[in-house]
Amino acid sequence: MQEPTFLILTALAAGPQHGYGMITDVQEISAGRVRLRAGTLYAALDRLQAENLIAVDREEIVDGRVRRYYRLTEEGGARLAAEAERLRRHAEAATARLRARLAGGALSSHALRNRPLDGKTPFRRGLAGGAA
Amino acid sequence: MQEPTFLILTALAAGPQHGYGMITDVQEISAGRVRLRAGTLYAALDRLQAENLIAVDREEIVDGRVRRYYRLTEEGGARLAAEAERLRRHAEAATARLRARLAGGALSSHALRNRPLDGKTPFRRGLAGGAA
DNA sequence: TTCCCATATAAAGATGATCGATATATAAAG
DNA sequence: CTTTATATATCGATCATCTTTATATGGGAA
Repeated sequence: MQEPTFLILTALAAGPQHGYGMITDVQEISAGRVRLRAGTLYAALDRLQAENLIAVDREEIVDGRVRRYYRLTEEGGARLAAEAERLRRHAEAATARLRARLAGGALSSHALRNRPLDGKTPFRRGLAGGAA
Repeated sequence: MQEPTFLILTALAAGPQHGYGMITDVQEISAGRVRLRAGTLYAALDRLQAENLIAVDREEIVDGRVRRYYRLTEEGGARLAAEAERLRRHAEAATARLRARLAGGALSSHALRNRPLDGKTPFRRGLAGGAA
């Protein structure tokens, strides 16, 4: 599941919301980092509905326009929980490795014996050794 | 950044590795949940190299074949750290909202007044109210 | 020999995101 | 009154990335 999709489900986890509200909500959730576009949102809503992760909660007419509220389905809630847990684990794995790296741990095995190239080496893919 | 890309960087955070090794490493990191395909991996390696997030560390010839080791660049390490933090926050936001939801908090405002539709309601997009 | 494993590459197809444009009702500004 | 802004939903083209599938190769196993 990609980020926008995840954030849409997260927005709905707080209770039913309509499209425009989600756009602003997602911006808050992500501390302003993710700006959901209308095109992205409504396409995603269709997809999520087809996957039965969200459903139309109700519709209101405001100023003559439809305002459609969506909500998480049970399946959607479960899915979001699973995704959140997956993200948490991935983030944890990455930070653990980064910490070990800074502590010099990751460099103990071979990296210390073989100094890294400095990126200046000219390099043609597929023609490395010319072996055989 | 998508999941496979993130996991590739995470694999490299533990020290330089070659393609095939990353495939198995990613499987471990994700507890068997993510199986990186060769096509995904090598395309991603090219991309990440072009973005200067990884670099070729060295090459070895094993059994007549090239075994190319990649490593994280400094930029790549910083990027991975930033991404991990982003994931952590997103996961946190989602679980917080899910918790509030289970506690009934999210349902207090309008959802209790307006019972959700049960999904059986026939629904034609764009023809909702017919207002105006 | 034939098959599998480790390893790298390439190309086609699918999915989902982005960007940009369109539409409409109300309200505010000129 | 006309223009512009705001809130809201929809559509289409394009792009980025992932998946699937196929190909190549050397060594070891059946």
